[in-house]
Amino acid sequence: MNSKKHAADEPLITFARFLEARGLRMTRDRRVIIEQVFEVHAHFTMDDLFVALRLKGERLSKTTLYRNLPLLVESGLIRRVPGESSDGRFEHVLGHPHHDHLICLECGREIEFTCTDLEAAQDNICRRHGFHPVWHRLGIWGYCRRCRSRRPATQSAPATSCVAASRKKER
Amino acid sequence: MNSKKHAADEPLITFARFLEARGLRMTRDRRVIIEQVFEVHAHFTMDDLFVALRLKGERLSKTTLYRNLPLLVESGLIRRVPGESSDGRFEHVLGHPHHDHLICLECGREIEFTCTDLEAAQDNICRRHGFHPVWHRLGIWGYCRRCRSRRPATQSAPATSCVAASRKKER
DNA sequence: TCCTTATTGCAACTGGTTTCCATTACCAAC
DNA sequence: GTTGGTAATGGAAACCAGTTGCAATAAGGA
Repeated sequence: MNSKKHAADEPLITFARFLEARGLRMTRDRRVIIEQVFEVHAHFTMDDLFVALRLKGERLSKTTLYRNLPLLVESGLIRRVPGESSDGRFEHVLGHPHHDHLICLECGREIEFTCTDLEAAQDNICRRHGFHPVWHRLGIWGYCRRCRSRRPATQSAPATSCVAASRKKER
Repeated sequence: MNSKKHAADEPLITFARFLEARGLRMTRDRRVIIEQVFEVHAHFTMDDLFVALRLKGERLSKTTLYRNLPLLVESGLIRRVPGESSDGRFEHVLGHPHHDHLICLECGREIEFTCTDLEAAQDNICRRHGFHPVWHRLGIWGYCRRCRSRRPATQSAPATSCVAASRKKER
């Protein structure tokens, strides 16, 4: 068990350092949390994490998660996912360098992408405003190829219907 | 009272149409809500709105607000303000057609902008993915000119410190 | 090993939001 | 103007994610 190399090894060290600097302790529970967080390459909620840990047989309480995730955020290992209706969602930072999303209003699928043109345009804007960007998030809502071919009518949905349609997604 | 021209006249008509299309009714309460929402050109919370109405002597219940604001969102007249920690905030849309945001992690100020290069790049991506975009949202978090000049250290803040700084803003 | 202090789990609590249900208002047909 | 069907409303209760208090436990330096 100790011999297996985990994706969590690096974050573990980072976090240990962070804790030490604040006079906090690296506990078993914290190790377990980090392992889980870095094992999964996806957004997660407090509850997702809780359930995943339970399924593994770990019995940490939710309180412990609620107390420790903010520390992980502070340490820079994870971040809250900003944006409408992604409240309470987290993602880890390491090995998840950057991505934006296309979100289908019909099937809910999220397509990740990156685009250098986009980044360039953003840099321009920031420069123009004397703004030092640290992190950004772009979401484009619409209809994916699959859904469009199934239901061509949605191809030219007006803006208002978009707002209405997106409602479905509010948790 | 009837003769006074309100900024809310146009949204009122839009909303009336929206309601009609769904077999819903334009009530006194709904009129009052719209008037208030379009009188104030700023983000507001459910509670802000409630208090403002009470101060005016209107006695709608919170329940009514909680039931009607989602309708206003659906109708496209207002929207939820996206972004970390602006959960539960709304803004009206009219005269506010499209904008993305630069959000300062230090002072919380939001700078609105639009950029055609950005839109073009987005269109490209969508085309590449066979995705029909309907609506998008971009937020860039970082440090604004004002805060940077006050505290030059943040100019090249690493990702971790940025996340840490943003924590302060969690209500 | 001991001792101090951080950490944890449970349960109680909080604040924002939603639901339930009885009452009231709207509005179209008579 | 009256009536009847249906939507809208208010207040209280329920709900839920997240937080806090407190007693028991565990970490880790002396």
